[in-house]
Amino acid sequence: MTKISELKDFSECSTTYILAVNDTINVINGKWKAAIISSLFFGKKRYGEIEKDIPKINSRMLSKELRDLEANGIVVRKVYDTIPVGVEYELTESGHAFRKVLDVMLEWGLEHRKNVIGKTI
Amino acid sequence: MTKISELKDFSECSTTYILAVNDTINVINGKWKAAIISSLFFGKKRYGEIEKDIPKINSRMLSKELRDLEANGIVVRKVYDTIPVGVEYELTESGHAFRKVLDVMLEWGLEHRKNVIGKTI
DNA sequence: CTGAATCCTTAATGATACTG
DNA sequence: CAGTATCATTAAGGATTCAG
Repeated sequence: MTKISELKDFSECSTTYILAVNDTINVINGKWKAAIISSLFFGKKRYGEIEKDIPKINSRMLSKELRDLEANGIVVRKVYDTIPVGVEYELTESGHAFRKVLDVMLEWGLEHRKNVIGKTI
Repeated sequence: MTKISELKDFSECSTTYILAVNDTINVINGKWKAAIISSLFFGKKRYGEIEKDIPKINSRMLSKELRDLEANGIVVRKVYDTIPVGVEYELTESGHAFRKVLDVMLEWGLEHRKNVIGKTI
């Protein structure tokens, strides 16, 4: 099953469906993950570069979110034994594939924004 | 702009991009909204029917989430002046269009699950 | 049947200071 | 440079009770 339309009713929403959708939701939950992933679409980056991309994030949140994303197999962390130490973050294959999710979210968000503004103003 | 690949780097992530993606994230944030929307894909339902579809939700959360979804233009609430009062919830056009977001989330989630299991077991 | 009201617990985020 | 530690604040969620 790869589409909701393949189900007859909600009672058929199998564990698989719920688990897979929740996996995806958990990847982006929180205030910053979508921004961090988006930042890394444009190539591997160092901690400080991501921090500059997302000005209002603080270091505690950035390192926590990066750890989450690493644990979830979305980014990989590479440490270079230089002085001072250099660290680079890069998307995994799954991380890059997440682009299609964000693309659809963007498309739906734009359309929805148009609908709502059309109906409330 | 309707795709991330139309940007050269993250600094071009315009307000439009951020706002639209956040609109979408906010629609499903929280523990229950994806399930509620999915339940309504299969037609308009009454409060109690949704409650039965999602066994572990409690009434405070269900009515709160439904109010959120209504305020965001995802569902409409229709009251029938019967005794006892009947209420039906139904997806708006935007709500139905959200199917494509969930479809991509499902597809990515399944693929990701395969990747991660393949690499950790 | 469809919720609203209240209280409580836990999770998420923020601010600030500090370190190898 | 790339974080960690600590404390404070806010948001999310759960349990229970009650009402039109």
